[in-house]
Amino acid sequence: MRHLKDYDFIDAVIRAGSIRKASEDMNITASALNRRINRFEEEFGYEIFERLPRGVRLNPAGELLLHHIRAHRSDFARLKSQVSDLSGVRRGHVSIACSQALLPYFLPRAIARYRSEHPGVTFTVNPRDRVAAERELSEFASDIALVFEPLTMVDFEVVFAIAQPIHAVMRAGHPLADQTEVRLRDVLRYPHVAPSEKLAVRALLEVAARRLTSVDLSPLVESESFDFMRHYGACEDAISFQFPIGLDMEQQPALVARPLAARDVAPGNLLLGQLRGRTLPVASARFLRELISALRALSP
Amino acid sequence: MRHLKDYDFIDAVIRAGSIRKASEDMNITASALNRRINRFEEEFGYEIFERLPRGVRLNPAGELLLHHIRAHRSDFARLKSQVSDLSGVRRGHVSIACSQALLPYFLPRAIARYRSEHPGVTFTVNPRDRVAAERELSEFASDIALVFEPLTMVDFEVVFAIAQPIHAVMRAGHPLADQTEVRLRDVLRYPHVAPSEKLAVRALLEVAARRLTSVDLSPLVESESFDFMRHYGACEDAISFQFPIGLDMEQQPALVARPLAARDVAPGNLLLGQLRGRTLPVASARFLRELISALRALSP
DNA sequence: AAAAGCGGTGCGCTTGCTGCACCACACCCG
DNA sequence: CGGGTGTGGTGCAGCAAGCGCACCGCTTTT
Repeated sequence: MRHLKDYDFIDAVIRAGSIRKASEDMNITASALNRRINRFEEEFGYEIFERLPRGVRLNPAGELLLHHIRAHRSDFARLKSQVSDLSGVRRGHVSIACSQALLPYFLPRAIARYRSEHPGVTFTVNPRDRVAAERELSEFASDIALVFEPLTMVDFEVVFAIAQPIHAVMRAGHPLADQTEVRLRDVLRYPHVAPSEKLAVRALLEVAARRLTSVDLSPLVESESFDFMRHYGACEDAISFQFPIGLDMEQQPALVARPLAARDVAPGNLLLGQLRGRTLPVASARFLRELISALRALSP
Repeated sequence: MRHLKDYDFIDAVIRAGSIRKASEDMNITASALNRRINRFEEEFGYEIFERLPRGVRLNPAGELLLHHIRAHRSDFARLKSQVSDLSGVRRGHVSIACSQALLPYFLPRAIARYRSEHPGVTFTVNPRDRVAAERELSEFASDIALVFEPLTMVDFEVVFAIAQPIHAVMRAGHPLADQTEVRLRDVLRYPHVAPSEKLAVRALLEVAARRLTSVDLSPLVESESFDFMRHYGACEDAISFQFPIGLDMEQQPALVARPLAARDVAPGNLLLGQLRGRTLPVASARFLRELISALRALSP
């Protein structure tokens, strides 16, 4: 859109960090871009960039403007999706930031089910840790977040919440496999792998393990990737940990998953959320409702 | 701002109802304006106007666009106010739609107190009935509404609420003046004046009077203006009705105000609100907080 | 001291927007 | 029924805004 050109150019300069670099990205001369920036600042009434020897950087006023630009772009996209919606087209794009546990089963199935009814809607799904997911929401880079135990919650508006007890995953013949639920101290006596610190499973395990005296959380292998840890379980007889929404045990007859006793380890809270106060595009809003009913079907 | 020109032109066409009339308002040729509109529709991908023999009218897509334009303009004003705020200027404008009862004492005092600390902030205060106030919020024509008993509440986000029992205002020597509270049936036996149907006081009185059998609500004089009714009380010995926030009895020693018994007439709810989900400009947001504390000081 | 990178500027040139005149059409009213 | 008046739309010529090019002054790097 023509009238958003200034916003686009400003955004490009912010990303590139210098007018000259941005001018190459936008296929325009540095001088022309420079003049557009200067003219905008003049009309706006305030400088938005600090001029540095090696480029430009946003000043506080520019930070506010940047947020306005992002919000307006998202608003405009929502407007177009609303308009195409009332002409019956059912198009749109939904971008989701989620915890890893949602990647293998839950989200693919939910999205496929939704797309079977609305083939015009496209999706972006990115695994993000709790901090990154919240940041993406506030930068309008993602419409929806579905993460375990988000931290700050200032811009995160919870739409639906569901508790998920951590499960210990082991081979079917493991000594603990015949119990319906397992105690943390028993599990930690066996070789185990664990996710890295920034993941919610690890944080919950750490809190719980600190209450134990006889045993420690001492993983053989640490990883940010649950995918990797699942495959590692096939190579060495070690217990791994995962939320049940990330498991589909029928597909893996050689493994069993047993919940950790609730009195040992607090369950993880899976929170579905969006940017506080934001009105989502129609496609995203509708898919959000689908997610809520899918999650509600999971909870007892 | 240059990049908002298209929005301004579109808004002008909407207001004028025809491209030619709008072109005069905007000091541009009709042909140029026509081309701008056509170009915008082409880039936007959808028509936004219905072409009629006597002019143009918005289609549903245009209605959505109009709301986007209004929202964006308000957002941009908020951005500028935030920016000037961080450069320490403390400027801004606050527009308020309110019930009449707030006009004589409450709002003038609150605004004067606020302006004594922030002289750069200007105000618009307009009396509006409940329906009009809600409409102004959703059209971004007012930032804040302070009204009794709003009706639909779909776009009205309540920020603070306070109950106000209706008071009967009479001359000091009136037969009912020695009671601490008065019964509705007693009041209605005396000559009385009442506001017109669209005002909250009247609506509450009607509901209460319908429960009575012996007496009726039969005002000698009806008016939309409480100001008029107050002055009328000086000419004829009649009882009038008003919320206490609109009264300052110390200034009128010849009159007394007595609350109607709560078991006879439900108190009016004075609701302070804004457009649902909207982020107000800094000046408005700050004044809103002042209003909340002023109202809280009133409530027992 | 030279080179490289940065933002800013003067100057022709092209592109795109404007204004004018005019068209086709619908409605109103005598 | 037929002209008058209003509407949105269009072809064309002129003009202003924005562009690319070359260059400047500055700081940092080498």
